Amino acid sequence: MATANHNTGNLEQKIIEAARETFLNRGYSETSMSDIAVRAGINRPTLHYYFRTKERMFGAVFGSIVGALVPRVKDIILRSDIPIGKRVQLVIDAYYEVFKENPRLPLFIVKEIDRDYDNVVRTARELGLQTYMDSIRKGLQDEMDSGKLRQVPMRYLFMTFYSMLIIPFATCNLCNNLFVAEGECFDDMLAEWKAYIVSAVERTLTI
Amino acid sequence: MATANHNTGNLEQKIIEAARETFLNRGYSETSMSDIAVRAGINRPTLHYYFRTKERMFGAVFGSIVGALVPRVKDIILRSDIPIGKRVQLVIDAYYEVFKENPRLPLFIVKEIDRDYDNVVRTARELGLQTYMDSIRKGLQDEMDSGKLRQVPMRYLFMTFYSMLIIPFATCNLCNNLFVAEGECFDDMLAEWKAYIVSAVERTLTI
DNA sequence: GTCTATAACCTGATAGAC
DNA sequence: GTCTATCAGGTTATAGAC
Repeated sequence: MATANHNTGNLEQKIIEAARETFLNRGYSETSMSDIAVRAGINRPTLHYYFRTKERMFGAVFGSIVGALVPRVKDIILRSDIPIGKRVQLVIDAYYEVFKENPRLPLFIVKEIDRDYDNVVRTARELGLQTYMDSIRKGLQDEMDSGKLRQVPMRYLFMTFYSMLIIPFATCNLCNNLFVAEGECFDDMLAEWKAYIVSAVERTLTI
Repeated sequence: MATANHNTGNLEQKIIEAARETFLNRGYSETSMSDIAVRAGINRPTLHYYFRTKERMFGAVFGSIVGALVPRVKDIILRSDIPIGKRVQLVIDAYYEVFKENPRLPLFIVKEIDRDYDNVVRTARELGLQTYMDSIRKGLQDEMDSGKLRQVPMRYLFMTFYSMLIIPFATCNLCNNLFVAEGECFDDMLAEWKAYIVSAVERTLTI
């Protein structure tokens, strides 16, 4: 049994968790080391003991924040037994699940792409995102070549998909205010919108 | 003729211009009063003389930043002699023109919607944005009711349109890296994408 | 109206006691 | 390994000379 004072690795995990939540909710620039320290229930110097600088601290958690997305989506995309159309729908479901747990994740990523794009690229490489993208690309291209799907430039398919997926979450204040009807809540609208994305992508791919 | 030392209103305009550009390019949180002072060629205290706080300074220029969008779009939307489908296309052209001059404007607005939504609402009210939205909404609804256009929920039309319009600009680093082919530049891709948006919206409205 | 000087505070980061 | 004390530098903001 460990002594009460020394919680080796335990506190580090606590700090990481506090940093993860604070950075995710406020973004890098709006987060101070004090914010994280308060959330972790310790003081700033201890933070610097574990992660020397703010930038290192951020680096330590950024991967795990973005990484929350990957496993769920990965499992679906690699299921080549499922037709690609159905897979696209399942991918949206997976993203939606994660974003409902972490509604601020989409805006967080968009801001980071702007703030420190090199780190985003590095993280994407570590997570092996290229593999998944290639897999989707290949799956779609095969069905396009065999005539099952309409020939659509791959990049515009991706851009359409991610545009429609991200914007309602990234601008939820505005969307909630402008586009949620009376007697309806934001989640109701989001659910309808999900179906709309699927139908839009399907229409693009089949007509 | 005014004396050389006293440039009443002149310096204020210079400060506003410096603030406009700095806030637009770096966002609120990443901009300091020093940054603006340097850009305006004066020192900080003078900034505070004209606009007591950073928040007030921002408020003074936010309207003019967003307002750059309104007049061009407004003129098009109110042209009820032009069929709404054509008007949508012209609106995209207008947005594109502004965004090519100010590529960081879309992300700036998205970030502000998150940071201080109340100010966004206030500004939108001052600019009379409701009028333009209602005008578009009415124009579309008329043509839907008369059978010229397919019945599509208005909100999803707006969300599709703005999603596809904003994301390539807001994530230009990523899009440039992932989606620009060899021997092509970002602007080439953007131009193709514009045509794609128009066709996507048309397809949504006519099939 | 614009400057110098400075207040009051917060930031990230380090040294050193325990 | 975690704390107190402290640093240098940057932040917004104000007081007061000119």
